[in-house]
Amino acid sequence: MPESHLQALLAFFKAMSNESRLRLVGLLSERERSVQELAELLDLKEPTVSHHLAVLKELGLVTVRAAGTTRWHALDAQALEAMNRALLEPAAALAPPAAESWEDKVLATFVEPDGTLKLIPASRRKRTVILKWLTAKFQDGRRYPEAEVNATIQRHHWDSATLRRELIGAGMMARHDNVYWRMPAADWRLG
Amino acid sequence: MPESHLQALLAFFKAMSNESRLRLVGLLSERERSVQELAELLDLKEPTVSHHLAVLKELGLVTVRAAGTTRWHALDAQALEAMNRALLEPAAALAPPAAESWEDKVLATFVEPDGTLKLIPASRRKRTVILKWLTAKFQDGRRYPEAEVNATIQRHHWDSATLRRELIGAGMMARHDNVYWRMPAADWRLG
DNA sequence: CAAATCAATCGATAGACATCTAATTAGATG
DNA sequence: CATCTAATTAGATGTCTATCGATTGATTTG
Repeated sequence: MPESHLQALLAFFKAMSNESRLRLVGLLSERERSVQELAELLDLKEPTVSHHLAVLKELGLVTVRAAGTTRWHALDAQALEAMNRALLEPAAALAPPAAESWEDKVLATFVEPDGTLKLIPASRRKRTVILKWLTAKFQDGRRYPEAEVNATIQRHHWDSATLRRELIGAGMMARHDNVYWRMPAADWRLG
Repeated sequence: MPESHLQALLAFFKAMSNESRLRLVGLLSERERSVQELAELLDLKEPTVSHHLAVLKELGLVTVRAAGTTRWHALDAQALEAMNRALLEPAAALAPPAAESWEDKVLATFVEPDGTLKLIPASRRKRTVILKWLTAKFQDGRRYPEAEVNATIQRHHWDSATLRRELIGAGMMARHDNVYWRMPAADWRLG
């Protein structure tokens, strides 16, 4: 078993092995919530909730979006699924690590481990990689009001207006009557 | 989220959130091993390994088979898969618990939580349930020498000779030249 | 700017737990 | 039965961490 994979698994299990954090993940799986709200629901003080959220953010399982003085925390469903997939494939645990693709390198360059987009790449080709990654934050087949699109993007970058337009421009998302949805990959305008 | 499911998940995560135990599961996933051997490989003292094995046994993830003064510990691959499946389906976490089937009740009656078969049911119908459960301990498509068949059965009951014959009789396993293999469910002789 | 709100950080504490040594149990063997 | 081997149990210890109260920081609003 490669050491790095073991450590990643271990970090994930440690994060989920505390009752408060497990409940917290359950609550966030429904919708984004504020620290106050979580403290109330979990019957904990706010500093304690902050602490737990920090642990989950460190792993990239939770992202934040600031609105006024309130900070909305949400589960990154993509990251959670990736963890689960890793658990399910014991073969992967023994296989040699796959070579890092060019796209992985772009992502590593522009995205912080906690999911924050450092800046929007100027190069069209690199921007496309980021847009693909961002598209994956939206569920296939679901309809999103504009406010929710903005909120979702803002978990990763402040400029939701620009990125929203880029997603439409790349054909990755579509809009009608201020309702947005994800497009099948076949329809994306790449290159 | 139903409380019992949360607690089960929590127990699983707690078990896997310790580096020694995680390595231990990795080692047992290859083959069964003794406490001595594990202590050597993990660079721990034997009592420590015993402690960790007790945790995993409590959850039914590990079973034991005694041979002389040595006790061979093995992963219950079936139990581990079941845990993983439970993790993967967040919907299941919210759904009302399914009604317990008659087969579940039979299993609960005759099998200890740690995987030990209390006794072999006298009733043919109940015995079939147990045999199905036992068959699932063998991988599909793999060939087993008789010694390994016995070892596997003995993790659950001392009388491997009787149970081995029953498995053959029920058409769940087949033998040729002292090599055994699992049969497709379509060929089982039920009722 | 002042006051209010929401959250993060700091420092302290109590409880959980991983690990060890020492003692005990259980089985095998002469 | 005495002895040897393998493993578990008991007890002790040090480390980690979940939680809290108090403080500080950031943002909005009067």
